[in-house]
Amino acid sequence: MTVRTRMAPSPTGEYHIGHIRTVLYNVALSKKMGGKFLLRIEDTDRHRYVEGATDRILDVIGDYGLSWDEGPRVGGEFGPYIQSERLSLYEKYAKELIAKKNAYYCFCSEESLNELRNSQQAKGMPSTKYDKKCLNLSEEEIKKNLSDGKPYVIRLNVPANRDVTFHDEVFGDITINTDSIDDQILLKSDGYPSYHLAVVVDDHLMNITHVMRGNDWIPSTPKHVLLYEAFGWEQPKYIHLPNLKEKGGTKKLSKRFGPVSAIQFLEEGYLAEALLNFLMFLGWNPGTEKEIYSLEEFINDFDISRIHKTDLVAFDREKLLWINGYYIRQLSPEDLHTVFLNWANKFSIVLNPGLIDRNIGPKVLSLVQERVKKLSEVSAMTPYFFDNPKVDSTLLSEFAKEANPKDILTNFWLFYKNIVNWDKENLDTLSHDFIKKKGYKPKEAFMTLRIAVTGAVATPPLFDTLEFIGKKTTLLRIESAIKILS
RNA sequence: GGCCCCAUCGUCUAACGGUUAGGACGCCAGGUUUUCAUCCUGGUAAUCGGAGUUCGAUCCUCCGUGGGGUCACCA
Repeated sequence: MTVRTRMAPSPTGEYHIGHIRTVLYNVALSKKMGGKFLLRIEDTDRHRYVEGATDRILDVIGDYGLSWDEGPRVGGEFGPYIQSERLSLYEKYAKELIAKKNAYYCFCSEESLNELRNSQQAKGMPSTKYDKKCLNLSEEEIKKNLSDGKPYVIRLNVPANRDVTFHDEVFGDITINTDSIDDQILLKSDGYPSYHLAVVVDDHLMNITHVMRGNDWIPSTPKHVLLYEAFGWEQPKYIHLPNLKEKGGTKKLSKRFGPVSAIQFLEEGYLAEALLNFLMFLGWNPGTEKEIYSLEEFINDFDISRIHKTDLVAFDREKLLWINGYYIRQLSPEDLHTVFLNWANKFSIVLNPGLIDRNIGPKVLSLVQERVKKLSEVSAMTPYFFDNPKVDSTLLSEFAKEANPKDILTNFWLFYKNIVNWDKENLDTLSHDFIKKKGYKPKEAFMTLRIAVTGAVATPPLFDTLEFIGKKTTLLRIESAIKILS
């Protein structure tokens, strides 16, 4: 049997980072088993439908380095993969259920349903449920309503007081009594299917073998089980994943703490590989101490028996940042530069021309590489490589305690003016000899020089910086700094 | 509220009846260093509570407590 997994996004808004995690796991399971992963668009909610959302979702999945074997854009033999293009199918199956008495027409209006719900709540009933009123309609009444063009839905006829048990690969057997399940609407009055009908019909028709999704779906799984039974179809395996929560809290991810949508993380300058690596461990681990994983390695080691049996997993943004910094550090300067330019280009980030330059850019990046945790930090960390800094006079005097900062800078200027071989090794050696001769303490001399040239207290190594900036600019900046102190 | 699920350092987790309860992030200290960062070394810190079962419970059972999910013509 070929393993077939799927992810079924709804085009109702931006794709969430947690959805990427679920895609990742579905990809891993299918690839691990030599099977197929498919994407299906569940656009059955016309009210929440967002124009363009489908494309953005497909794009961002691709941006994360994930792909699908069947689905929109790539096709496949089980299409169409967009539910709004499969409407006649759902109607056909809904009517099949009516014929089998597993479903029935319901002509109740939304208003009357609301009233019912309200009165049930007022009576303090443990849960609100449809009262099956339309189940008792005679054939004649149904026919008349239908021919009158009265709006209707089709409901699942849930049997009373029956324990439905299904096996979850993570949680084990779960039993839910049908008394806690409402007569779910299968086909809406607009002719669109509800999720429950569509997912069962499509998963069956598309030969899905493993349904892997967030564990918030556990309570509705019995509805699906009932549908599979009614149709006489074989159940897929169920795998419910822990949901994501904000670290330190008990609630789901919130914009208050940072990005939540998949694209936002990319936009902030997290690398797709780092994000994926981080996501892998949100609900799974290999049981070893290895934790840097490529997608390929993940697929290789993935095993559903190692999915965490827990209901919530905290999204630790600090750890994400650490992993991202790690991935950035692993890149060669040239590769980092390519990644950096692609990022800036994709998100229309305005860059200093020097950063874009194929010769200069990688050099600058190599200097800040081990200091940067996100691509978005690069620009703020590198202005003095290209433009003369604004130097604060108080700061400039702060490190020179024993010697006069102005003297230090003047002497550096005089000394550097005559240096011919302007490379960092040479500068390093000569500068150390120089301050020794002058009797300056390294810290006060070099910090004063650093601030004079960069305006900043924290920078890449001083002589790397001077080499990059060049002799001429270095001397000019020292001159400017001396003027500030005058 | 009904139903379902979950519970190990601050966080993510390892352990599948017997370990000094391990690792990573964070934090702290030290080393490297002219700064920041990287890197290296070390440290801090956990089995929710109570009953059982067992020679022995993080692990099995029950109760409690806490947390989460779900109860739509949304998915």
